[in-house]
Amino acid sequence: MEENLVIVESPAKAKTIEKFLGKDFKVVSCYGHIRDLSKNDFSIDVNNNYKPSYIIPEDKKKIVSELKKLIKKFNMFWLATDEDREGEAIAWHLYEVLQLNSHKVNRIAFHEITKTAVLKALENPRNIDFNLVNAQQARRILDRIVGYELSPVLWKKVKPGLSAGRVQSVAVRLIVEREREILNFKSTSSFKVNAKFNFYDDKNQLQSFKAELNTKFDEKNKTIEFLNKCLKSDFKIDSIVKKPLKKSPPAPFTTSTLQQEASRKLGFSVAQTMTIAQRLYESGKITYMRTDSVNLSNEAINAIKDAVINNFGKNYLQTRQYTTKTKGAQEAHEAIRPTYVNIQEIDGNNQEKKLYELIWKRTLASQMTDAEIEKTTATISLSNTNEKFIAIGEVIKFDGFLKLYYESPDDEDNDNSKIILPALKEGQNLTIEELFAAERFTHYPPRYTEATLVRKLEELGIGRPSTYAPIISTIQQRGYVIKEDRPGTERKYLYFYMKNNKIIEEIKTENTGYEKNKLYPNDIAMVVNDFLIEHFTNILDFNFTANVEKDFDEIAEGKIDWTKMIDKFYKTFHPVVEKTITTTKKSTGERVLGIDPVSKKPVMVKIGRYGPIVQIGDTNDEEKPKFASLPKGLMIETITLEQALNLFTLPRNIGKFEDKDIVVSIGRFGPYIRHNNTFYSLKKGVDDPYSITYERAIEVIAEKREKDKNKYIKKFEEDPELQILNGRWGPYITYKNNNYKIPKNINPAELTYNKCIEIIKSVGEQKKKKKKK
DNA sequence: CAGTGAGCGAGCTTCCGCTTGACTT
Repeated sequence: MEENLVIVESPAKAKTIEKFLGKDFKVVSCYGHIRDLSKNDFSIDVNNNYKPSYIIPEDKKKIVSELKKLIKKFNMFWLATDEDREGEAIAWHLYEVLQLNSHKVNRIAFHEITKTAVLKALENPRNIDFNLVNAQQARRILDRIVGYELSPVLWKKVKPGLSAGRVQSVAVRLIVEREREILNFKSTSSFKVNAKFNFYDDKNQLQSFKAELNTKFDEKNKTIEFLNKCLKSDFKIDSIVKKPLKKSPPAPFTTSTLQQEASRKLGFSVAQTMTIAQRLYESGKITYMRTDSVNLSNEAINAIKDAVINNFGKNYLQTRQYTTKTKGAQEAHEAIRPTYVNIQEIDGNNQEKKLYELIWKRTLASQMTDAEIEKTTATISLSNTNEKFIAIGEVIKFDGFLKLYYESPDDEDNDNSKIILPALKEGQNLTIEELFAAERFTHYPPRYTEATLVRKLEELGIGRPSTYAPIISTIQQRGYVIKEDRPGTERKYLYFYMKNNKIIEEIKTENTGYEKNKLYPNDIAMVVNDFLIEHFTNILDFNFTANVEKDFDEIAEGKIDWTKMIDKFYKTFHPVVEKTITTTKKSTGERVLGIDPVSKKPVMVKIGRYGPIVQIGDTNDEEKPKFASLPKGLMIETITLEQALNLFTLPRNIGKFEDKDIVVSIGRFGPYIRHNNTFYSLKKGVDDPYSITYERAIEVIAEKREKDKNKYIKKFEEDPELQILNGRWGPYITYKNNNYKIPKNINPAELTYNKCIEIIKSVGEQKKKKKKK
C-alpha cells in the first residue's frame, strides 16, 4: 500500500507538482470534468427539484477506470483541482465517482505552481465546499435549460440544426448589431488642413516642421476661402506648452489579452494562439494558458527582477502587483508568464518562438519603470484670421518599459507616428512651405475580429478563458458568422494644395473599406437574432450573465439554495418557451422588395429550406412562384429589387460552341459554365456569370481542357475503373469511387496494376484499424 | 457535385466549461 495520491486537472501540472513532492506522493491527472449531463437528453428532472442525472462521457471512461484501479493502492487522497467553481465541482465528482472514504480525503488548492505554494497547500487541507459545488451545478443546469429549450424552438420556428445559448447568442448579437450599425452608417466628409513651416534658428540653420489646423471645414468653399487667406498671411509661433506624460506598462498576459496581442502583433487566430500556448505549457516553458488572473507569484516577481536588472540595469526596475478588473474573474491561476524568466529564447518552431518571445517581453515589461514623455504643443497664429495651426511633438525623456515592449493598437492606421519638433521659441516668425487640404470621411465603427470579440465578451463577463476559442468556432459552424477578407471600394475625394502662391484643386482616389479577417453575420444570424430578441429579451440581454453570476455568488456563499434560484428562473422562462412554440409563426426574415414589372407579382426575399432565396409570386397563386438563391455577397437585409430581378437572368445561354450550347449559371458550388455536359467553375472575382462574354467562356473551357490533360497520369487496360490521377494534394489512385494516397517513396508513373491493387488493400486495412480504435 | 423551394413524417440536431489528443481532406 502506497501513501498519498494527489489528483489534479492537467497532466502537465501533475508532472511539475510531482517533482516538488517527496517519494510518498504520486500525482495524477483527471483531465478536467469526468462527469456531465448526457448530451443526448435533457438530464434534468424538473419535477424533482431539478435533480440532474450525471453520466461519465465516452471519452472519459478510460481515465475513470484507470483512476478506480489506482485508488485501491493508496491510503490518502488529495483533491487538488483548481480553486474555483468548476474546480470544486470536479473535486466533488471525483469524490463521488471514485467513492472515496471521507476520512481519507483532503481538498487542497494552489493558485500558483511553485514549491512553496504546493507545500503550503498540503499543510492546509479542508473539506469539499458544497456551496461552491452547488453554485457550479446551478451554472451547469441553467446553461442546459437555456441551450436545450431554446435550440428546439429555433428548429421549429426557423431552421433545423440551429442552436442558441447564454453565451453564443450574445456573441452573435454583438456581431449582428455591429453590422447593422455599419449598414446604417452615413459617412460625412470634412476638410483637414495641413501645413509645413520653415524658419532659421540661432545658428542660421533652416528648420522645418509640420502642423495641422485646429478646425475642420465642412464645406468646400470655406476651405478654399481659408486657404486663400493663408496665401496672404504672416505666421508666427504664438505659444509653446510643454507637458510631461507618463505611460505605465500593461499588466501581464491573461488568456484574453494574449489572444488580442498575438492577433495584432503576430496575426494568429484565437484558436492558433491557444494551440501554440498549449504546446509551450506542456513542454514546461510557460505557466497555465487558460487564466483570467494578472497575478504573479512572489518567486516569479523575484526572478523577473533579476532578469530586468541583468538586461537593462536597476534604472529600469519597478516591481508592481497588478489586480484584475475583469467582471467575474475567478483567478485560480497565475498570469501567463515564462516558467523560467531567465530563458529569453526557446527551442521550437517559429510560431512557438514568437509567442514565447511575446510572453517573455510582456512579463518583463510589467515589472519595468514607466516611460516618461514630454509632449510639446506649439500654436501658430495667422495675421489675418483667428484659426490656429497646431504642432504636436513628443520626446521620450526616459523610455522605461518601452525599451522592451509596446502594446499595439487595434487600428494601426490611426497610430499617429511620433513627431519630433525642432527647438522652438515663442514669437518666432515662420514662412509657409507647404499647404494642403484633403477631404476626409468619417469611418463606420470597426467590425469585430476574433480577438476584439473576445475582448468585448470578457468586458461583459461572458464566457471563460477555456471557452473563448470554442465560442468563435461554434458561431461559425452553425452558419451564423463567417470570418473573411472583403475588398474595399474606390472613393474620390477633393484635394487642394498650394503651388506658386496659388491654390490648386484636384480630384484624387483612394481605396476604402478593405477588411481583413473580420467577422460577418449571415442572413440566418439576423433572423435568429431578431427572433430571440423578440421572444427572449432577457436571455439576450448583455447583462444576463452578470445578473445570474450574482446569484451564483450568493449560492457559493451559502445565502440561497441553488434549486430555488433555478426554480425561479425556470418558472418564468419555460412558459415563454411553451408560448413561443404554440403561438408564433415560422420566422423567415421575409422582406418584400416590390413588384416584378413583367409578371406584376410581388418580389420577396427570405430564408428558404436551402438558404436565402428571392421569390416572385405568392405560394398560394395558381401559377407556381419562381425562385432563385441569393449568391454570396447579397444579403436579405440590403438586396434591392433590381439586384433581385437580375438573379432570374440565369441560367443564361450564351451561344453555341462545337455545336453544343454554352450555359452559364450558379450552382451549389458557385458560378459555372456548362458545355457538353461538362462543368467549368468560374473563379470569384475573375468572371461574373451575369456578364461573362462568349469569347471569355471559350477561353475558360480551353484552360480547363489544358489542365485536364495533366490530370491523368496512368490508366490500366486490366480495369478501366482504376486510374492514377493528379489531384490538389498530389498524385493519387482512384478506384470504384474511393481515393487512395500513394506512399511518398513511390513514383506514381511507374506503378503497375498489381502494385496499385496492393496499395488499395493496405490503405483499406489501415482505415479499418483506425475505425476500430 | 452543379436539381431543389409540394407535403408528410421519421429521426436527427442543441448548451457551457473543465481537460487533451486524434483527426484528413
